[in-house]
Amino acid sequence: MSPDRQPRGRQKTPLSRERVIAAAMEIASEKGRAAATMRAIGARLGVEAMSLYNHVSSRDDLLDGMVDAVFAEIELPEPGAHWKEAMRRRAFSARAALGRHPWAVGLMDSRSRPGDATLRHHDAVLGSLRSGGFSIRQAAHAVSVLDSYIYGFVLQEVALPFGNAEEAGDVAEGIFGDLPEDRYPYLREIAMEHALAPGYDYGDEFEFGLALILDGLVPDEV
Amino acid sequence: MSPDRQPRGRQKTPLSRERVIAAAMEIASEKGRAAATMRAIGARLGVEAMSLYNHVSSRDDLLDGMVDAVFAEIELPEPGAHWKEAMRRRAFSARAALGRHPWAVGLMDSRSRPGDATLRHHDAVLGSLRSGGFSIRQAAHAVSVLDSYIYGFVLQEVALPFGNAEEAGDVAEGIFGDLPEDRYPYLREIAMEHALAPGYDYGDEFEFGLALILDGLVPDEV
DNA sequence: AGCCTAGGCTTACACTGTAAGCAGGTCAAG
DNA sequence: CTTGACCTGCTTACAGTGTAAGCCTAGGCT
Repeated sequence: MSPDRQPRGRQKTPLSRERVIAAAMEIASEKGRAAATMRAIGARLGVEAMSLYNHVSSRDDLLDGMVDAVFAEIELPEPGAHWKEAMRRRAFSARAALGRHPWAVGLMDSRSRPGDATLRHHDAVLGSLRSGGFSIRQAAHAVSVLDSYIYGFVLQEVALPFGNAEEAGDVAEGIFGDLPEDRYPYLREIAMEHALAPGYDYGDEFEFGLALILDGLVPDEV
Repeated sequence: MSPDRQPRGRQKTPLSRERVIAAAMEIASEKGRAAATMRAIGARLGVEAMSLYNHVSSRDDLLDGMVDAVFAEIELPEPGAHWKEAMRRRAFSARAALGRHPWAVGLMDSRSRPGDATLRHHDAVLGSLRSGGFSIRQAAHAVSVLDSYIYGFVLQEVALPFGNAEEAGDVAEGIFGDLPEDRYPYLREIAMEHALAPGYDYGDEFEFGLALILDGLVPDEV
């Protein structure tokens, strides 16, 4: 109606699939996955919700893109490296990437079409194992355990209803506070004498399980 | 308005938290997590959406209840059993329960307050390990690896965009179909020569990783 | 000059969770 | 028996969701 608004043309950096996905990731990181609505993403880009559909075919497509962007952040195993060291590094890198974008874990179970970064990632991991002497079958086994462990660990980490020791104390209080002493004795024990001890960080557990799994894996032909 | 409708009283089995949660679980299982809206749950129970709020304090509370109901289905370790066998059985039972309710995995990362069944479950698991000679610290390690593996495995299983071999073929076709032969060579290799081979079922991988982890765990005092 | 097209905008719709308030039934106390 | 305080379910209403359909305009083409 009013002619005094900004002319529409090309004078601002144009939208693109990448910019849309990046904006969505920012919002998800700042305010949670649920906050990344089409309208909110549009607002961040100074644009209406519907304009996003020129670059993303649906919200689902956008989510696919976000997950793929997270995979793109994971360090690929170096082709020459020993498989064990390569797997160790990639595990840490994956955990870090997923930790940086906690919303990604919850998205994974509903994504249907893997993106380019995701495929490249898995291909590189398989490549590292195959070059390290793993048979196809053993490589499949190895990928399955490792990925399960990594995703599951992050899933649990993200699901923890507290971020620091103080909050952990509050949560424990909330659970055990008004319960008879003899309910959940082992849970109580581990909370009081271990998890709530100063210096405890659940994240440190990652190392243990990873080492256990890596030591259990062996290529067939030695 | 019209007086000809059913009188409101106690003549039908009354609603209850359990019935609401059960109805929600049924709908989620049949039509997916997203289909379990308050209105749909109400409809299944022959009731309006708002009536559910007399038994559940919010949608979040309902989701908490659903997750807890899944945990309730997991077999608790028998007090007398050897820890290794107990952990093995519990792992299979957990995977089966989560497989029966695939929506549960995606819910776990956003639930904040564990329910009674969940707490009882974790307590029993810890108890089994402690009785088997694990120190507190080692028990914490063991639970962390095992749970990570189980949840992560199911997460991947659920995320697979196919349910049977035929669909798997379609998906592979969709990915590799219009791509140069040399893209993702290792992925291609494992798909063609392993995953698409007759008789392959990703679920079978579970056994391998579980055995690997269980063999890597050892109580401190032997 | 005229036209096409890409990328924005506007409007509209069906559907979500839930706040607020109402109505009929149950049950305990007077 | 009456009264009144719960319950429990119903109705209405609201803000917020994803997205289909169609419009408008600037830029680039012939």
